[in-house]
Amino acid sequence: MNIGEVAERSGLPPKTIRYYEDIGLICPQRSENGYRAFRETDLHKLAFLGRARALGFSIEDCRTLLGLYEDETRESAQVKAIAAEHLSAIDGKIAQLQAMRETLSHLIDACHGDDRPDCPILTDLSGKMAG
Amino acid sequence: MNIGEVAERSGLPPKTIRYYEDIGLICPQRSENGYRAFRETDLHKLAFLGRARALGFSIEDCRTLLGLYEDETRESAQVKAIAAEHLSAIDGKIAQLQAMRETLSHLIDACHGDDRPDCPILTDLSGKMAG
DNA sequence: CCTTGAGCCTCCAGTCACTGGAAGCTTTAT
DNA sequence: ATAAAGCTTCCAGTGACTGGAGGCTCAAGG
Repeated sequence: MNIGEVAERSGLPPKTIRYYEDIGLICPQRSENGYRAFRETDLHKLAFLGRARALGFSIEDCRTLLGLYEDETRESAQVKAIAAEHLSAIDGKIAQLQAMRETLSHLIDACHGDDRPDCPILTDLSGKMAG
Repeated sequence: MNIGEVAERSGLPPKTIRYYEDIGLICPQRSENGYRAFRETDLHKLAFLGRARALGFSIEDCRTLLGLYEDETRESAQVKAIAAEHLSAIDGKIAQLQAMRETLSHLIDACHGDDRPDCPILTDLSGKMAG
């Protein structure tokens, strides 16, 4: 398989696939013409990576997960620990975004949004200590 | 004021303040010794930037907001539009993270997390089409 | 056989918003 | 006089790609 077909079947762009080879996540063989020659196992790994990335795992987590996937002596606790830590990072981000969302939506509600210059959003950002 | 005092009073690290000057968000004067000489207005701007960044606005949004803040002929609708667009971007991110969270927490619940190798998390990532 | 276009290759630079560190000058305290 | 702290500039790195230049290979059409 050439990179184009692998890109289509894995859903990852060719650029990303080359990048994953660069950083050592996959190691496709080469044809005589210098083209990458992907096997089914490479495709499988790339699909794995695509799904892990879609769940928000970092590249380094993906590397570890792929290693565990290929290690028959793994303990599921190792996998679960990585996933649990990632989940808690996600929860942290959600909380942070929701806090922003809260403040921001209050400010937006308070702003009349017309052609006059006075604006509670700017007033808040400028550090007023309002009553 | 030297940069250290401004850093303390604005809550921004000196590195960040220098960076903001680099990209033209602030323009402090200089003392004879080459040190940046901040005035109250610079501090005020930096605090504004700090709060806008804390709400997740991009640097370019911050630049625009600061411009509007200093423009007495602004229309509050301009500010509101920027904030509303940002709010909708935040909502998008929250939705994406919550979708990840959903999938991930199901997988974590399904994984026994002991010393045995079989793991539903890896099975899912490997692309099983389960029944 | 030649050409055209698609597909592949490598390498470099840019993204975003900083952050770390090196090398060197100035000020302050002892 | 000296040492420490604080300031300066400049360069490089972060994460995970992405865009583009310049050039090679391959398949199809005339």
